[in-house]
Amino acid sequence: MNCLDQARPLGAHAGCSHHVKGEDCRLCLVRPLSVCSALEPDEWASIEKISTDVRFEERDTVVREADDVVSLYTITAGVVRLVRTLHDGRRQLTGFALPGDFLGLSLERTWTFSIEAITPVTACRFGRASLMEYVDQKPHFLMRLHEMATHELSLAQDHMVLLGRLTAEEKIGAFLLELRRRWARIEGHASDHIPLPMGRQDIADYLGLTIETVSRTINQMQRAHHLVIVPDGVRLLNTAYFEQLCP
Amino acid sequence: MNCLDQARPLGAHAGCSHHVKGEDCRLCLVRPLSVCSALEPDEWASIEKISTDVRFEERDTVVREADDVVSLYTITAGVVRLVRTLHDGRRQLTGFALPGDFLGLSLERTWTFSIEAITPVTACRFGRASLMEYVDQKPHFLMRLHEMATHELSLAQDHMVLLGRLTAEEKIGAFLLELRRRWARIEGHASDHIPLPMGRQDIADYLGLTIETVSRTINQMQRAHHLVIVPDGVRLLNTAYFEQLCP
DNA sequence: GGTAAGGTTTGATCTGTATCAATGCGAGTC
DNA sequence: GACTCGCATTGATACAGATCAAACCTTACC
Repeated sequence: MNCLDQARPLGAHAGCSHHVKGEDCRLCLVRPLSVCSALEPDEWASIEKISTDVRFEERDTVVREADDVVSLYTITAGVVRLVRTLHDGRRQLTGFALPGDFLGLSLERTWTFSIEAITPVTACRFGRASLMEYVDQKPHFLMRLHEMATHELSLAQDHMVLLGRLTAEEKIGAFLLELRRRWARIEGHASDHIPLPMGRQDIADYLGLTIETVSRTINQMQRAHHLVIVPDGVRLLNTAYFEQLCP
Repeated sequence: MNCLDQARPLGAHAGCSHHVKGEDCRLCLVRPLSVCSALEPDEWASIEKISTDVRFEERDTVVREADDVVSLYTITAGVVRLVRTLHDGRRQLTGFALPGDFLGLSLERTWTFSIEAITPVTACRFGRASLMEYVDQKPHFLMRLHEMATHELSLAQDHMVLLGRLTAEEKIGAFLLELRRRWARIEGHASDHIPLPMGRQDIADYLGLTIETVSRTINQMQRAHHLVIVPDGVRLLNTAYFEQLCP
């Protein structure tokens, strides 16, 4: 039985996830981008054995900060946000995870951030214990995890520079170029059309700004003909402007 | 021959490093804190074979951003700063490395930040190629590297919250508590006396502030009797104040 | 079509931190 | 002791971005 066949209430409640029949790794569209790129074709069956496909609806919470890590995920479609919240409600997004991204690199016992679906999401779920066992048997898989973790670390350092030292205009510019690069990797070709599935508040919480400043800055860029705002995101008109803004 | 025995000019030139005779891993003071804590006593000889002790003077540059990674380091004494610089001179420190900290977690080809000695520093140096080989032979050593990398990632996310969402006062408070915790781990016991070997400008570049704001904030805390400024750092007087500032 | 709800944009004003400009102070040197 | 050099501190002022407040879409639903 496949839950996808059923009608489901919109805005499903937090934490809801639905198993779908384990998909065939041979057909996986994000494999080359994902942690599984470390595996040879003859290893696909072994990883398939410890994975399940799951689905989350828009606004679902996938995991909550401080929860025990039960499962780890590779996003196969859709976008999630990684959220840290302060006691008084201030939020900082530490990132957005796109198709191919792995959640749970740390192999630690508890989550240090919440994961919330921004769009409908499908993901490949691994039990923590089975994956730990798998890692023990396959050092090259651990090496791939480590490579992904240190790449994340390098991106985190980029983001520290952004948060600590860039102006609002530079932050927005760097954000758009980052997303363009990431979508290009996923789609296999660059495009000046940049989908922005996240809302303005999420962009603000990612860049350390307020929603008003994000809105004003993007609209100023539109008035200056550097980009146009389209229903699902933006389209860059003047790439040179963005590239000299964030050299 | 041991370079340490020789008189050396102060403020040695950038990049200068001096081999000292390979020290005995059995005597290593930072081993329990370092990547080597993953090794059993019978493995100490094998890691000693691929390591050399080196020394850097205050203000030496250990590695430069974008340089090829030739060696990796464990700090055994002293403090270094990790620096990212923008084309126009704006700086963001992504961290300070203290005794026990490992530099070069990523195993990538080039450095993504500069490393500069803040105090005289001794470090244990590993050739990149030999360490890669070592890692291939010892999966538990790779696991330890990965554990350290993901711990760094979690700290980087903490720092993103600090940079994006905390006020100047909260940033200084969080910084002092972070250093207190790290010195406590190194010294084996907590103390309200917090050495600050880095200058005000380094603190500012770490916290995304200016030197004036750092100075003003620390002096305001002194006037409010939350701490006293001592020659080599600060002493916390009112721990409760700091703890409720950064809950 | 009406209207409610959630997000976005725009305007007016405020403020925390940056910037600009001295001054202070300790360590090293002549 | 006097001078210099490299920070650190302090004060006056400016401004980028926050805050407060309202208007303006969309989309969904009756």
